Order: sequence, then C-alpha cells, then structure tokens
Amino acid sequence: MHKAQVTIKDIARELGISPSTVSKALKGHPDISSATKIAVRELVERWNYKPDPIALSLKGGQSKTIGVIVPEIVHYFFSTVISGIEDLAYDSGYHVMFCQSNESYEREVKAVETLLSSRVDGILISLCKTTSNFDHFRKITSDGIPLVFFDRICDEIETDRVVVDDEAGAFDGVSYMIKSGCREIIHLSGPLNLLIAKNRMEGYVRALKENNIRVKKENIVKCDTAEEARMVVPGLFSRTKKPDGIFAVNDLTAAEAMKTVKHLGYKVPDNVSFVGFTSGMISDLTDPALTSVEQHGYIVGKEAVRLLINRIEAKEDFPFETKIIRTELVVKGSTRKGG
Amino acid sequence: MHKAQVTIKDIARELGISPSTVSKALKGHPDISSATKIAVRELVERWNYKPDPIALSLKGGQSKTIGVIVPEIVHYFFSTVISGIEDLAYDSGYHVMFCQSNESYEREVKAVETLLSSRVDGILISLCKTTSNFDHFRKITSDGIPLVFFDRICDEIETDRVVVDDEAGAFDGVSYMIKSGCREIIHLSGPLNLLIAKNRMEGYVRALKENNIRVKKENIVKCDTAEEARMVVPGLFSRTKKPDGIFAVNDLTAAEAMKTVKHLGYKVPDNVSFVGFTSGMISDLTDPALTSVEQHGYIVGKEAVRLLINRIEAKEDFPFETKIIRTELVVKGSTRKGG
DNA sequence: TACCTTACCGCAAACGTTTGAAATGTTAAT
DNA sequence: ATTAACATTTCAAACGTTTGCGGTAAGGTA
Repeated sequence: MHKAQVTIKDIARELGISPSTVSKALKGHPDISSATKIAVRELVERWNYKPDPIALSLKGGQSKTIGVIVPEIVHYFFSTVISGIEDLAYDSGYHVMFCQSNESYEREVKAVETLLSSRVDGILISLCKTTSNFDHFRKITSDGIPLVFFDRICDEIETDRVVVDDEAGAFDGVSYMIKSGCREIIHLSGPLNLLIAKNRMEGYVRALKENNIRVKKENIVKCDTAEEARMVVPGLFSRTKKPDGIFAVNDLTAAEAMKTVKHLGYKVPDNVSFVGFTSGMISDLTDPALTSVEQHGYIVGKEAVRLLINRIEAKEDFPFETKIIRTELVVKGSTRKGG
Repeated sequence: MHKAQVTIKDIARELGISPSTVSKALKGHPDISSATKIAVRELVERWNYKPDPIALSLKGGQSKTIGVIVPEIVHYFFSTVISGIEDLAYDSGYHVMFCQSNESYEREVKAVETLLSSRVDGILISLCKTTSNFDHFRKITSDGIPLVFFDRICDEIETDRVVVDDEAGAFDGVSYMIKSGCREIIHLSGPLNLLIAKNRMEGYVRALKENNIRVKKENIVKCDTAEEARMVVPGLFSRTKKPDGIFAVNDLTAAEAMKTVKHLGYKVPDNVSFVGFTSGMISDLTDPALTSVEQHGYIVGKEAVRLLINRIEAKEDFPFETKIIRTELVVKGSTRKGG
C-alpha cells in the first residue's frame, strides 16, 4: 500500500557511500569533503528526502510535540488561543496534539493520560469548569513534563501560567457602564471555583466600590449559559428596583440576556446596557452589537507556547512565571456613550 | 530535567530477565511461563510502564497519527467536525494533528507539506475557498498516503469523500420558505468554484423551479461574509420588487443580513423570512432565532475518520466511496409557519 | 546411554538516524 | 624509507520495541 519514503540509506546506497557520511554531509560536518556534500545535497533534493521525524524523536528523546487540553473548541476564545498556539508551535518546530475535555473532569483526566502516554514534551491546559481535584496535573509535573496553565489556571500547582487580566477587564467594563449612567448593574457570573469567574466578579465589585455604589449580594447571580439566561433574567426585571445594566461573564450569556430583555420590552442600551466578555464573533451578531472585553486569545496562545518551549528547552531550573495579558474594552452599541 | 520514562529494559533489569522476554510476556506469548508473565505484569503495573509510541512507530512503520486540514476552527461547523474526528480517532488508537489553512492557498500547501513530513498515516482535508490548483493533493496520493476530503471536496482527485447533501439541504430550506408564502427569494451565495456553494445554489434553483417560480439571475448574489452582507443587502431592498425571503449560504451571513433588514424597518419573519446554513450557535443568537439547515458536522467528522482508517488499514485496494450525510432543516423563528 | 520433547528464555536484527571513535588513504616532513 | 599529520570515510552503538530463531535444561522414551 504505502510507497516507502526515501531514507538516508537509499541515498547512501545510490551514492555508494555509508549512511553516516550522508548524515554528516547534510549537517555540514567539517569532516566531509565538499564534493561529497554537493553530491548528497543534489540527490537529496532530487529525491526529495526528508528525515523521518519518528527516528529523530527516538534518537533525541524528544517527540517535538506539545499537548493541549481545552474545554471546548467551539468557543471563540479557545479557537483563537489554539490559532496562537499552532502558529508559534509550528514556527518553533513543534507539533501540536489537541484534546477537548468537554467540560468533563473524567475526560480531562483521560486527556492527560493520552498526552502523557504519547510522550509529549510539554502540556498546555485550560481547566474544565468542574475540575477540583488536581492529582492528574501533579502526575504531569512529577513525570518531569513541563506544564503551563492558561486562562483557567490552577493555583494549587506551581507552574508557568498565562492569564488574562480578568479583574481589570471586568473593572473597565463595569466602570464604563457606570460612567455612562448605570447605577443598578447585575453581574451574571460563572462558577466561583473557577478563578477567572472569581476575578471577573471581583473586578465588578471594585468598580462599584470605587464609584461609591453599594454592592448588593442579590445583584451577583450565577448564570453563565444561554439556557440559564433565559431562566434567570426575567426574574431580575420583576424586582422593584429594575436593573439598568448587565455585565455577563461571557458573550453568549450576555447575548441571550439581551435578547430576553428586549423581549420584555426594554430598549438596549437606552433602558439597559450590556457588557460581555470575550469580544468574539458573537459580539457583532447581537442587535445592537455587544460592548465586550477583548481577551486577546491569540496572544494568550502564543505566550503560553513561548513559556512552555522555554521550559522544555531549558538546561536548568529557573523560577516560574505568570504572564498577564491585558484586556481591552471594545465599545460597541450595547452601552450608552460614556461620560 | 526530564525524568526518564520507564522502559522495557528497566523492567527486564529489575527482574533479571531479558527485554525480549518482557515484551513477549506482555503480549501473552505462549513461550513465556505464567510465573514470569505474572511477575512482569505486576512490575509493569507498579512502575506504570507504558510502551513508547515513538519506538512502536519506528518499528511498525506507522505513526498512528492522522493529519487534518481545515479552513478555520473558529467556525462552528468545523469545530463540530473536529470533535467527531477526535473522538473516533482516539477511540481507534490514532492521534490527530490539526492545521488551519485560514482560507489561504499558500498555507494549505504548507500544511500538506508539514503533515507529509510528519509521516502521518493519512490525511483529512476540507478545501480552502481559494484553492484551484490541486498538485499538493496529488503529491499526497502519489506518496501513497490515503486521503479523504470532507465537506469542501475536490472532484478532480479520486479519493474517498464525505459530503453534506448541500443540494437537498438548500432545496428543503427554500421549499419551506416557498410553502410559507415567500415568492421573491434572494440567494446569498458563496464563490461558485466551491462545490458546496454551487450545490446549495442548485438546490435553491430546483426549489424555485419545482414550485414554478421563475429563477432570476439578479436574485443570486455572491455574498458570504458579514461585511459583504452589510454592503449588499440594502441594495436588494431598494429594488422595485422587494424580497420576501433570503436564503444565505451560511449562518453568519444570514444573521448579518437579518440585522440589516431589521434596521431597514422590515419585520422578520412577517415581511422577510430568513434561512441559513449550518445551524450552529449563531442560529440561536439572532432575534428571532434563525431557521437553518443542520449539517451534522460531528457525523461528518466521524465518517471521514472511518473511511480514512479503513483505507489506512486495508491490505489491498478497493473502490473509493463517497459518503453523503443527510441534512435536516431546523425550523426556528426566522420563517413563517409553513403551509 | 543416546536421543527426542517440551517448556522456557535470550540473541540479534530490524526500524531511521546520529555521533564519537576507529580505520583508511594521502601527503609531506624527517 | 619511515613516520607524522591530516583529510576523508566507515564502524558501531544507541534510542525502545518486536520477533524469528537458536539455545538450554529438565524430563521422558527407547
């Protein structure tokens, strides 16, 4: 079936020299005469010889592959992160293996095992929402495999990390709403065991406090999916004190909340302002377009790979680093003009 | 840095036997005494030995890896396809390497080279919009590497294929609009060098014809991005004969078109109906939710992997197959109730 | 005693590549 | 003529695993 690939032996046989000579010739080793080098290079070119990466890996003890575990590729943020990972990894001579945890702890554990038994040189992970036991991560580091967390990090394990400045992003978004006149702002939050959800919530709280607005417990509501938004949002508007702003932990939730609010008869942004988080494709689809906090996923991916490869190729230990990626508020139509 | 993984040699040394005995013991070879087998298995368990897939690949001449090239992961359809690919591939003992072409011909060519030089056992491809030269695909097959096209296929090359029944999907969508009363239906089409775009267009045409509606050339408009929709759509409604239905080649375009039409003052679906293609996350975000043709990306991915692995593991040649995945019209709020 | 089974195990080669050491050939200096 | 110095090439081992074949020891048979 498979037509055999050209090997270094084929080249050697054809030229009547030994495989080691071919290898050295290709590496520009000073021992080899230039006549031989030229002959080798010419034939290599003609026969389109490419070294077998598998043999190289066996020899070098490195697979030149990095493993990535993300919750779900369907989400805009994660697909942009993956693009960043891919681009830099390939440029650095590494391959990439993806696994999705699908927000399931069991699948995350299985993904770690898959990656480990594939002998990847390093692993990049963004936690799934439900993970609270971290033994599978400890197995990675105890195997001596470098590990970098990105976005949804685990602070119980000492590693390199790349995080988005969620607190500041949330702060900026909520501050903007306040400047534009909102006073009763609801936060639709994620599960607070997720650090990113907690940080966004804290940014929301700080923005209120710095503007002398009382933080009400009932204005922070767990709601991070479209379904939940449909369930939860109408209730918020049956309160005596109607909300005039909604800051959601992600764009999808913000979008569905906006739709729901419009159906209740409110105008966006005149009666209610909306701010989301991610600023992906979704934010342009809502009507009006959604003001949102851009997370720069592509950069997150690149930085994570950079840290990982540094660690993989390091000769000796050096202190762990946490890279913080600045967010950026992208103002669109779902908020009133700021003061 | 790296703590070495346990090898078969370590096991052998510890037990005072040879590596080959260990290997045979693990494979249940009849030559090996059950006492030895038990001892080996016990130590393997205790030391958590896992065979090195790289050594296995070198030996077996197979990398147990399949390569995938998609235009862009950010699109819902492709991420669902990837999920399907991943799930079945891992279950079948294969790894997956992804590349994005980003709708660029050059990157597609580069991706093929990357995959080929990685010695993947087979390749799955969905063409990028701009590809019209197919030499890089021919290189794959002439290298003896099995190749399966999915969704955006190339009909100049003989291989296995998995396609969505675009013509029927389009036909169903447009027929539904007609039944619900639409008579002046615009088709926002993709570039017709893409087979899927052509097929969807033909489904649109057939639906009109079978309902005795005249097919007007000016009602088929190249427009397959949000930007284009913003440019193109207002013009359609300055015509004497106003459209009362829009069938778009993808959801994103449909969504933006709908937004534009609403801003022009028309009601959806009362004045204008909308049907999209893909039925992903986007279709739930529009207001009203978008009636769309579900492509079953997950199944497309699984089928593509199934065909590919069959081909990889086949001992002999057998005829190529084209698998057609049925679409399904998912009726939501952007169309009037059908007759 | 000589031979044959049977049961168990190790040797060595192989996959494709790299690399230090050893071998070969050539030239020039003694 | 002998040897040192050098240029060029090959050898052999190694990476981790598999597998056909050969080997050995114990026991059985003639």
